[in-house]
Amino acid sequence: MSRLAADKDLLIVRVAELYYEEGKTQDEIGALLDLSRFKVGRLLSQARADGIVRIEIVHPRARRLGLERQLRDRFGLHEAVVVPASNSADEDLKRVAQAAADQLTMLRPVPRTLAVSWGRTLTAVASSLEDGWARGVTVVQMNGGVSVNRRPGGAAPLAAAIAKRAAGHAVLLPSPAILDRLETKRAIESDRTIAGVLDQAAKADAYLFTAGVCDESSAHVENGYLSAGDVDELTRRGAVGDVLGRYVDADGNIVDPELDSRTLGLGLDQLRAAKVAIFVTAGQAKHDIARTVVRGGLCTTMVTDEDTARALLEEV
Amino acid sequence: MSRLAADKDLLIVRVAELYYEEGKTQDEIGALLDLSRFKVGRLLSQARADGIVRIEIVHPRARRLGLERQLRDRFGLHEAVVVPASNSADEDLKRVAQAAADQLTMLRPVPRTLAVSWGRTLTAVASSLEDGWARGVTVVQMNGGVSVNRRPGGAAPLAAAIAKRAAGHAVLLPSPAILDRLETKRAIESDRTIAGVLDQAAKADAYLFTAGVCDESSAHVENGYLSAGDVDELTRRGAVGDVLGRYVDADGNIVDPELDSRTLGLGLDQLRAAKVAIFVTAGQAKHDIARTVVRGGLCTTMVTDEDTARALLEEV
DNA sequence: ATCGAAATTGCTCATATGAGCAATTAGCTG
DNA sequence: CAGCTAATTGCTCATATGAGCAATTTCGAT
Repeated sequence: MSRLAADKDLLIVRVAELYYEEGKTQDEIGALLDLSRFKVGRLLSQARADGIVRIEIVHPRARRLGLERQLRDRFGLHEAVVVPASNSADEDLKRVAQAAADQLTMLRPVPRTLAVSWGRTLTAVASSLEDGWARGVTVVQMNGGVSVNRRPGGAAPLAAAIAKRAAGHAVLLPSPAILDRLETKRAIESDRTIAGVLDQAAKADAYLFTAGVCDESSAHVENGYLSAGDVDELTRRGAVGDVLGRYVDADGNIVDPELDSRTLGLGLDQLRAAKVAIFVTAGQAKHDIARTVVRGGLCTTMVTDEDTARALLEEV
Repeated sequence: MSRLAADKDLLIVRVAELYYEEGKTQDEIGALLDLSRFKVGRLLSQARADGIVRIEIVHPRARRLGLERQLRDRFGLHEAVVVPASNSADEDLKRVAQAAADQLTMLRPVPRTLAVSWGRTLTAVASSLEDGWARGVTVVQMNGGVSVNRRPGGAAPLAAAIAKRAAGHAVLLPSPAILDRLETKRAIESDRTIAGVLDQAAKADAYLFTAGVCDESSAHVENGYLSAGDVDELTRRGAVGDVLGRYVDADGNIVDPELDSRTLGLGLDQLRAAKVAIFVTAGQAKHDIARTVVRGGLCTTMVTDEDTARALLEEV
């Protein structure tokens, strides 16, 4: 045994320091510490395996490929994109948005029609897209959301921005997200213009969407479609969030069918059936709804941050 | 140029991900990205050089060998020990203390007589020493410090603890750190017992000491030797801290000769002359006095934390 | 104390990588 | 556009490292 061997971990630390910080070869380290180079090599492997040596890729555009593979395997996703955790929620969102923009830009074949939902997350994606990310894409709004309040994240400006940067055009859904009365929703839905847009959305080549949280910070509350009391009631019924305005519980079941019937836009079955459905999410508030989306097969591609990926993978 | 080359850094990130996270060879990566393996190798070197790939040794007993070498080179130290930054000041102190304990334990030849100062930092070192760290070491107190208040960090218990763990014995200096009157200090200093201890300390084989800050948290204030007003005055005179109770400015000059004359214990010249003088320090509050110590040649070995090392090396 | 199984070690040979060099390419200046 | 310099690239050859295997050592049970 070597002279230094008071403690195995301490030996591993010393070996790792000589190799990674001093740049010495395994042979040189062996000579210094009275060990064979094979033993030194094994100690280094162990240092990496035990996390004593940590090799990290530090860059805003970096990905976490290991987590991506685990997400694909665990949830049967066609593709997963995970970006490294940063020091703030805002930076996490920016990185996720940039990664989603990258995914859209690299999508092959290029979609001729792209259906989009709306919210702050997708607004960030739109901001990250470069001009010319594609050419001639028709961007169709797939759920209601005329902006009642003047806040960022409105559906119409978002779809328009994405379309503009692809030298395409936007097809808007001029309807509120949720109607007060079922009759009104049915009337709007039957209008030839609205029906045409929904039909176009249903036939889109690809879908880009995010999910909403079920609390006061919800875009629906911000935009006046729901009150704080409404979302409290939805939470009581087990809702973990919404997809395309459809409030669902952890198992993906609609928690309030009556409310759902008054909600205008594509249904979740249409996402399930899609060949390309890109789900973009960031932040801990959306962990629950994110889990529901990937478990429920509502997306083919997920773009998210490291903490969300770890949270989804943690569960037995 | 490769198909992916929209951005050089992005290429570097992708290459680094495939190599370090996917475990692919440089040949394999070259084939995937339409690059030569030599180009891949260069990109990886650049990734490490630019900090995009960060290789870190994460362990409480880890050292920062690069910083150690720089400290030795810059300040002419015989030895420097730097431990990685942790998440808290307490943990930093524990790591520095453990490293100092390691240094003492590995010191060759084993000192027959070890002179020690006192304070919270050395108390932590004493706590980190293992029983049997050496055999038969005489631990001599080298500056006054009978505990007036009952607080951890007292000189006598500290020397005793270090001695006990070395199956040795302690030689205490039964005197206050600072006397009220010069006559009293001279009388105590002349006492044969006290003179004998000081003489033994002066002839010690090795010295272990820390430095004190010049503010209200000073051990001298805590122990009642100085008032808060006293240290304010010392600060006004340019003091950055104390070594063995000797308050000095950034250049190592005694700021209050009168106070100094009433201070009992070895002088700084004796540290300067020592063959082995181990200086232990942690925390930002001591950066200034730490700089004075290493610049002034008051130690041969420095044991400190990463942030202190970087601060000392930062200055032109 | 013995025996068997598991763990560890040192080795051979193949693979992976880097240093230094010559050739090529890119960029700048006149 | 030409010429020169700097930067970059691909290569050879040597070095560094890892996989798989046989031998050795360690450990636990009887």
